[in-house]
Amino acid sequence: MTDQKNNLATRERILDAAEWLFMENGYEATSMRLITRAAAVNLAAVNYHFGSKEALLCEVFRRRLAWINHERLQLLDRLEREADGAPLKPSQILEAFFGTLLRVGEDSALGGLTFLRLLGRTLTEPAEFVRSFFATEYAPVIDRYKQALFRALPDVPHAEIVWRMHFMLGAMSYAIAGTDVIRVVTGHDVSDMAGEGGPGEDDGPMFARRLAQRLMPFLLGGLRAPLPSFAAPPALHSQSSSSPGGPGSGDSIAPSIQEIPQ
Amino acid sequence: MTDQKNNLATRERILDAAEWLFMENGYEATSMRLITRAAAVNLAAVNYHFGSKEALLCEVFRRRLAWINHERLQLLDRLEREADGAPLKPSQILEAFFGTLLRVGEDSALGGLTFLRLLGRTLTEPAEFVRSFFATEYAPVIDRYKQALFRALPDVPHAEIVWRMHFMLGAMSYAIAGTDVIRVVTGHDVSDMAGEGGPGEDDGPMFARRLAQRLMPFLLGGLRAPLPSFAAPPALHSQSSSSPGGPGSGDSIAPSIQEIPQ
DNA sequence: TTGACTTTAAAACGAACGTTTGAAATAATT
DNA sequence: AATTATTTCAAACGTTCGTTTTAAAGTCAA
Repeated sequence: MTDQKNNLATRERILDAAEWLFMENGYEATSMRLITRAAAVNLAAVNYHFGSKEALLCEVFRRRLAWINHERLQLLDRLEREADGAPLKPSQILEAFFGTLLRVGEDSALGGLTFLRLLGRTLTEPAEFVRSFFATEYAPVIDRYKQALFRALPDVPHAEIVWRMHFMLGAMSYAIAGTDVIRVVTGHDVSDMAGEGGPGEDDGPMFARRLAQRLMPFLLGGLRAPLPSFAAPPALHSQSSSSPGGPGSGDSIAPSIQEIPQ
Repeated sequence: MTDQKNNLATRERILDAAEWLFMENGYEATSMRLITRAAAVNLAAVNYHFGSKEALLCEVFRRRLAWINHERLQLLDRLEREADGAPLKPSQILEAFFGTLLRVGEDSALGGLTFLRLLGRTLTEPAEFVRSFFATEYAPVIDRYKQALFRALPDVPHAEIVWRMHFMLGAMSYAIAGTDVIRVVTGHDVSDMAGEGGPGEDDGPMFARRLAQRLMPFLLGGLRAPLPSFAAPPALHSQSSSSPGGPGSGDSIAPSIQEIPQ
């Protein structure tokens, strides 16, 4: 029988080591020998316990996502039960979906920042087995939340909501992945930041907490933004758009948005 | 002397093939033999013309980013000249930065969707040489736009602006990368979309055009969203937040945001 | 303790990797 | 035409890859 005394420790040690190394180097650049050496197990252990390197990656994600997505569904269930038929508020839906994930970053028992970063980076992985894995793993959750947003925003075209879900997923994944592009954004002169805690400051649970506090208003603002006007290439505007030789393209967006800084 | 008659064709053929294959498979999963076979050149040609596989990837990006970032700086220069000392509108800044990039997706001579997707996927690449390359390549542009946003939003803390720049970059990169996670979001039932052009519909320049029209309002909405309240864990609220056993964490965001669907 | 499993271990498998080599072919210069 | 420089080519370099194999060690029920 599998998963007994020490075997479980072996499996978990492999998963932990793989989780960290996949996050640090990416899937392709992480070798089996690197993983098994970090986990202090034999090279053949991965193939024995998981079957292949691909299956290992999937198990690394399944271990965390099972709880996360179950929690997401359960939370939405409860919210809708409490709402008693009325549509939910968009902020409640976003909080349930993104808040659940971001809370993982605060708890190292759930994977912590390591898993969050791994997730953010792997979501853009082109490998076919990765994409189909995420597709089936996320399908029911995404669908439930999509329906909830449709009900919450009855006047917004469904296609528009789907697009914005995609944008929100992207903002979160990217923020979570926390590559060093952010170091570029932050800039080398910390003088601007005045110690207020810009991105990439610490790695603890506080980072995830602060990230959630900053990200959620941004996502809500994006979700509730005015719809784009799809009028035919409108009367020319003041500003620029001097694309190399391209047709006037960009400025069909601005008109419908009034400028209210902050 | 380098870059003469046919040699230039060889270099360009390699760059084109690499651009597409890196986009399709990722950097690590794309071998030199795959690239040179697709470019119909000898295996040694890459090392002869570029020095190494890493240098090839950098050149693939430099070829496109040089124009893009130059255009971005020039556009901002002109906007500020026309504004005559007054701070720019956020929408102008975003249009200059993101619009320039998205216009690349409409023009196959500038790389088209292939380059956009490659860029989006590579920005989360963990490899050190990739990150430092992007850091130095993007540094001056990001800094100029950062300063412009500081002036455009004088009442918003600088740290908050930097965070939101990061979120906007993420939303764009992810949307651009266009992995199949979007297929999950869209769902298998196209009935919801009513033919209105949901994500992942076509691959032509129209895709980039439509993406820009949808993305820009989202980004502006996120950038101008109400600031998060950093008050100490506030008086408890109505809703949920039943984290597994965790401390009350998530709901310090919602209070400051009024619910105005759409 | 015997016997049937399960897990670890060391070694090797063939394949594919990025890169280098040195000679042949091509182009440019004198 | 002779000579120099540049580019292409086939072949091989040594390494590392994911996986398999075969045997030893460990575990547990009878």
